[in-house]
Amino acid sequence: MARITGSNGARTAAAIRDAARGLIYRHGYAAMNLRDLAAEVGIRPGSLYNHITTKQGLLFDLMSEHMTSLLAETDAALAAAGPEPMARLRAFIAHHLLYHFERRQEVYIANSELRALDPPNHARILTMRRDYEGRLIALLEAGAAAGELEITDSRITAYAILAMLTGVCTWYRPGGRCSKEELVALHTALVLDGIRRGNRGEAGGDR
Amino acid sequence: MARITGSNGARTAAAIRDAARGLIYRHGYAAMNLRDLAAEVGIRPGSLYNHITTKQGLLFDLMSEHMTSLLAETDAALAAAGPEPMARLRAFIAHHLLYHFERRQEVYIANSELRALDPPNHARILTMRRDYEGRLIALLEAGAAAGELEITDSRITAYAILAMLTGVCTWYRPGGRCSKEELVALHTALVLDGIRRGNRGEAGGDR
DNA sequence: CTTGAAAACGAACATACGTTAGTTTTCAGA
DNA sequence: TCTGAAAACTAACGTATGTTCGTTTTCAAG
Repeated sequence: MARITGSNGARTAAAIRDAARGLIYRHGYAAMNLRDLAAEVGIRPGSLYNHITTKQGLLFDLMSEHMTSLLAETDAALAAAGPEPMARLRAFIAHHLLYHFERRQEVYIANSELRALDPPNHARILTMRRDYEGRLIALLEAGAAAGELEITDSRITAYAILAMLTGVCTWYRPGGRCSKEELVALHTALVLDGIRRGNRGEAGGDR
Repeated sequence: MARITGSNGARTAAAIRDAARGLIYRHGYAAMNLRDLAAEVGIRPGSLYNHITTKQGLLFDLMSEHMTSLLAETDAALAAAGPEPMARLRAFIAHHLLYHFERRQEVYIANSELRALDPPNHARILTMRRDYEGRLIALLEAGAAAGELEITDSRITAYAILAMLTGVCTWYRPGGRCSKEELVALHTALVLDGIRRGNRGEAGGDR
C-alpha cells in the first residue's frame, strides 16, 4: 500500500498545520515530536516531509502566517475606525482582544516560541512583532499629541498594555463566565482609564 | 580519577540549580538537556544524579522553591504595609515588580513551564499559584468594600493586572532606560488609575 | 587510623527523535 | 489510455537524550 485513495496534498498540508498548532500550543515546540504530529494527522512520520521542509520550517511558517494576518487585520480595523485617535485606540484594543479570543493558539505560539526559532527566522518574526508594537505606540503618541492621553513613556506603556491584553489568552475559554463583549469593555476601561489625561490620582508615586 | 579534591555537595547542588535556571530560562525545559547542564556546572552528566532525582524533579524543585519564597515575601510586604487596603494594594504592586526585576528567571520559568510538570507536580504548583492570585483578589475586594475601588469582576481584573505586571520580566533588563523605581511608579499609576472609584470615563463601553 | 558515606568518574543502555531513501500507488493532464 | 508528478508507505540511519551502573577517590566521624 502506498498513496492512499482520496489523498489530497492541500488538505493534508492544512491538517498538518492544524494539528501542529494544537500540539505546540499544548506542549511547546521542543516537546512536540513529529511522530505524534503524524499520528494525529493520520499519516506516517516520513510522509510529513511531502508537506513541510523541516520541523523548524513548520514552526516558522505557522508564526509567519499568523503575524502577517494579525498585521493585515489590525490595519483593516484601524482603517475602519477613521482618523480620530481615541476611536482608533479603542478599535485597536477591541480588535486585539477579539483576534486573541479567536486565535488563541497562534497568538500563544507566536509569543512563547520566539526562542525556538533559529537566528534568521527569529529576526524575521521579530521584525513583524516590532511592526505590531509600533502600531500601538503610534496610537498612544497620537492620543498624547491630541491632548487626550497622558503618556510617560510610550514604548513601555505599549508593552504594559500589550502584556495585559495578550494575557487574556492564557486563561480565556469560550463559554466562560464573561462574554467576549464584556471582556472587551472591561479591558478597554482598564486601559483607557489608566492613561487618559486628567485621570491621574495620587497614585503616581509609591511613597 | 573519581571524586574531585575540594568537591562539596551543597555547593554543587546550588551550582546545578543556578545553571538550570539559566538554561531553562533561555531555552525552555524541554529544550534543555542534562549534558549541557552538567557541562556548565563542570561535572559529568551522570554526576548530576548525586544531587537531583530526575530532570522533572529538578524543574519541580526550582518552581516550588520560587513559589514558596514569592508567597512568603509577599506576605511580609503586605504585613509591613499595615491594614489600609490601598496601601496594601500599592505594596503588592511594588513588591511584585521588584521581586520580578530581581528574579526574572524564576518568574519566567514558573509562568511558562507549568505545562512541563507531570500531573502531580502540576497540581501542587497550581495550588501555590492560586494562592498568590488569591492575595491580589482579596486586596481588590477589600478596596472595593472600602469604597475606594470600582471592580467589575475581581478575578478577571486580577488576571489582567498580573498579566501586565508580570509582562515586565519579558523585556526588563537591568540598566535599561527606566529605573526600577520609575517602572514601579508607572505601573502603579496605570493599575490604580484603571480601577479607582470615580475614575470611569466614557471608556466603559466600546460602542 | 580506620571506615563508611559522599561525590565524582567513565562507560554504556535503551529509547526517542528528526530526517532520508527507496518504493508503491493514485491522480490528473495530454 | 498513457505517463509523470504527487503523496503515501516501509524501513532505517545517525544522533541526542535521560538515566543507570560499577568504580574510584575524597571527606569526615569515631
